[in-house]
Amino acid sequence: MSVAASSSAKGAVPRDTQRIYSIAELSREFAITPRTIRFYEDEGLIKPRRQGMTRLYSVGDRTRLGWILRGKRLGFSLAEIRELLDLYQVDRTGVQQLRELLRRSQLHIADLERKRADLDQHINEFREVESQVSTELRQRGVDPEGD
Amino acid sequence: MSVAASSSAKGAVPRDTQRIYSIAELSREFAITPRTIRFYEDEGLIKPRRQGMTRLYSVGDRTRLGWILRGKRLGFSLAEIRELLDLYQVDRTGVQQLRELLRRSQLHIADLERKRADLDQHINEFREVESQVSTELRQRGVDPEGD
DNA sequence: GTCATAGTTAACGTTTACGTAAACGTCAAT
DNA sequence: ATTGACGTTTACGTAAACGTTAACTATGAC
Repeated sequence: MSVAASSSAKGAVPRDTQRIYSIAELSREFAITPRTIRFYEDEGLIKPRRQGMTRLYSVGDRTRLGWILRGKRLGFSLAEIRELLDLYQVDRTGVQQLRELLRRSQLHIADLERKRADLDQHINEFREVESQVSTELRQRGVDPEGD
Repeated sequence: MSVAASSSAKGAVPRDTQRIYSIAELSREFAITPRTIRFYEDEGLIKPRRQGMTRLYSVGDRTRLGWILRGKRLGFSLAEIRELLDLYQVDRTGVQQLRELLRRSQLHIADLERKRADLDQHINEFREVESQVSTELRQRGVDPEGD
């Protein structure tokens, strides 16, 4: 089960595994332009089937696209995202490959945890601002919740 | 106490509040080039004192720079970071200003929490890969910890 | 004095991540 | 048969975030 194709975790109903999507459909769903999706293909991030010239996206392609966009939201470049995706398509038969995969996964996890520490700190600072401002407003007899 | 100048939280010793830094010093400490620091100044993100032409950075400037870089690591654009920084320099005397500050803080916090949910999900996926690969290696009689 | 070191501005170059036409094919509906 | 909605490729444009020279200045060491 690859990272970018695990929608049958147990609760996420795969509705119709055979379902295919048009580029317009996906661009609407994810609120991006078709241009962006084609660009990701040029960059080797997704490889939809073709029916003649027209691109046909599978459920897996859709999941993969969602994964890419989440990576973007987290601040990863497309190059980094490609690396991460590639990471899980490598041959997992050999012990050497498995060790390498494990090593790189651990490195990536460490990186992510640093990022989470940053994020938590950032959030806490803003929470503090929020509470201070709320307090200040209450002291002035204003209800912070009102409009 | 502004967001980008709170290093005396209680434990973080302000060493020398009067300390000043050169651009080279800061670029070394944060592992960025002087060009980057000057660029941030052009973009209005930091405003160091000048002694003639030479820039002199205060402890506050240094803290602020660190804050900017953390923002970058979290995937914010410089424009967004500037907005966030500006947010805390606005006049906090009027009730109207305070309400607006509160509102925007809450919006930002909500955004950050979405990001954290993304990040947690991302981390969990990679942890699962890690554990699966470890298991696979053990089944093959290999110690995942060894070199 | 001049040499090295560290600072400056100015301006053009580069990479990333798309946007924006232009010019065309396909098919269903009017 | 043409209009419209959707798809395609090719290619140039652009904003963001710096990198990279170039040319100059100031300062302390020798």
